[in-house]
Amino acid sequence: MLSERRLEVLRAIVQDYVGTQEPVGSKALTERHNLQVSPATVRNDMAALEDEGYIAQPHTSAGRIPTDKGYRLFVDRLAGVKPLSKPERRAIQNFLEDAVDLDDVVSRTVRLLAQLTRQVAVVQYPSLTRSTVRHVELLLLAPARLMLVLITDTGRVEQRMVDCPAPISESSLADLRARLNSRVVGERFSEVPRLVQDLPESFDQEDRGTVSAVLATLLETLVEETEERLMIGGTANLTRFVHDFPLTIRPVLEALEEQVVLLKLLGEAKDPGMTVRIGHENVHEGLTSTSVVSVGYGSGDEAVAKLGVVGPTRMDYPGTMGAVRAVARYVGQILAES
Amino acid sequence: MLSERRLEVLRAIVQDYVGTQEPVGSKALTERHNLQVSPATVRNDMAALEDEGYIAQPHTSAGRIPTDKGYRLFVDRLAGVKPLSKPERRAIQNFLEDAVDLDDVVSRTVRLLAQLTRQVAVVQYPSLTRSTVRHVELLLLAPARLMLVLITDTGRVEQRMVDCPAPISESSLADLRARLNSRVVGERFSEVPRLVQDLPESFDQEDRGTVSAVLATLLETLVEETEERLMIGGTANLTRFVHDFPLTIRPVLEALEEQVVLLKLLGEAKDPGMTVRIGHENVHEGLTSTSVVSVGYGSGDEAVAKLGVVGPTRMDYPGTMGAVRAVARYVGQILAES
DNA sequence: GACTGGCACTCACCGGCTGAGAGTGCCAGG
DNA sequence: CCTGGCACTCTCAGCCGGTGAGTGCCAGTC
Repeated sequence: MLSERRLEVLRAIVQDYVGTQEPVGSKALTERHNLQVSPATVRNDMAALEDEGYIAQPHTSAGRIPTDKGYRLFVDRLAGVKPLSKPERRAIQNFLEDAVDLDDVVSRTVRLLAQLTRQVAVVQYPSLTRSTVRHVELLLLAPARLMLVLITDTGRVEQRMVDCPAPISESSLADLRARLNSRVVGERFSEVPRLVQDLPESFDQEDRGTVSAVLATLLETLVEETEERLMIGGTANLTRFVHDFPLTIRPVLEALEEQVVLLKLLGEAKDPGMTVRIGHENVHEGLTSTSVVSVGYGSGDEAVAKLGVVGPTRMDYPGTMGAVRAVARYVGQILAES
Repeated sequence: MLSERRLEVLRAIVQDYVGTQEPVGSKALTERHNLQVSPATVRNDMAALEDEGYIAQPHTSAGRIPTDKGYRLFVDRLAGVKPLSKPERRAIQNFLEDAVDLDDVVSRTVRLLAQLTRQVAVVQYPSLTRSTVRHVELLLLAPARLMLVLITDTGRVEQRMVDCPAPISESSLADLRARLNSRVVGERFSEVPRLVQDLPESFDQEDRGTVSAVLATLLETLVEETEERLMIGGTANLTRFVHDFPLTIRPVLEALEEQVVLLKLLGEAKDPGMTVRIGHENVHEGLTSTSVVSVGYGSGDEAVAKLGVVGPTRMDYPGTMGAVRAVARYVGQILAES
């Protein structure tokens, strides 16, 4: 078990290293933080912390830097979440309130997060798995070709073309539209297949093929849209580290371009509350020198999607966590209002 | 006026420099290209080319590298467009054909361009200024709240909420929907304001406010959507140059994050055919060490939007131009089919 | 007049060397 | 258990000299 003072030393190391980006030595530590002990004592503590794997030396006779394990301990036990200042929170709220539609909300959120944390921001679009149907619209574009428009309660709109096996009349279509909506509006996506199952049977023989085609497309859209989308921003912030790690930036940029990777990244964080994944805790090998801070957000109590920040392991965890949490909270509010 | 051989020397310098990324000297030139003259002669030619500002030396007694002016001459007079191979073209076509909707077309195009050119790709969404209305849908979400959905001939769908001054009946709404569509379907956006101008007058007093609100939102959407969107990809390719220009990459990434900058960038290229802007020809200061190759594309004869590639000035111009042109052509085909 | 070979000159680059400084581990004493 | 002292290690920056690629210029040749 680590003594209180050793934990204090670890905290001091993390704070100094995050601030200066340079290995921190025993002398500097005692000077900057009032530890009330001599450098020699700190050296002993450091040796112990190193034995336990919390810190490491880049080279013999250089200062120490925290390891992933050290950051983990710091985040779990030594650091809180630094709340944002009032003006900051007001600014967030104002900025998000001006959004005109869902795309705009997401894009503003990304820019906000990137700016606040000075890191790369990732925001997942509100997920549809828990969403409900607000409306399904069917439009006749040609005698045997129609467009299906799905509108969700989160404000998302998806459209698909449907080629009909046989022409359908405007009146039959109106009938289908009405019956379809009366069954699925307000229902969760997962319920829809069951609810529309027997719908084709209630139509005339000639329209039955078209009805089936429409339903097939609808179900397909529901499934496809459950595969979520996301938006990223602030990649320019990566260049702040280009001098230290010219070779790590490339795999990170590559990983960020792969939506699949990012979705998995956010998805892995099971806790709906805030999750911090540090360095090698990230499975993707391009991201082993980065940390990911993510949190769920939603319009009501339930989290409908996640957002987060990707940065170097040596980041300001309390500040970043504060910003991420605050932004998630306000986005949730905005979504609930609209 | 430059002699034939001097042009040949310039071409050789550009080709070698693009290949090796290193200043090229007179001896190496005569060896790699069979110029049939001695290094000394080439040196004289180089001195002349340098006087004219086509090439420069990074330091005294190093090889020469092309200047922006040199690249310009190369592109204008010395290099053609290198057509893609048949397998490459087939691959492009196949890859694009699998796209399911407009978003997918654009995203596939970006990935394709980035991969082919190994540079940063930028694709503008098909512009709406020349687009026509395919359908306008109105959905009653609450007694005094409805959703307007606009569908364009390029397959784009935009939705807006409309708050009505007074409740409107389902039948009045159907009436409005029918009359609105009969007027605007198939018409260009720019025509719409004129065509719907007198529509409110033909409605009952009680619905007139709502009709006006709907029309206002529609016109607003048309204007807003003329401000175009775009998608970028392949930013990881920027890191290929991080070793040479660690400080230029940051402003480039920043510029790429600003949609406005990129839109201006593409918009500045007036020629609907291929445009190449080299180094300082780009006004934006973050991009003065990059070149932009862009071209218009469209579903028919008219260009409805642009796409292009951003890379270092020392890029393989013939290859890049070939890839950009080919991709634009195939995207146009795909859009025309759907 | 255009091309060529030769020659002196200029730098950038690389490797080795050195001194300074920061930091460590260890030990003996309080 | 803490502290001061001491010897040791290792990085880093700066310096130096040799090497090599490349240049400009000039005199000579076709």
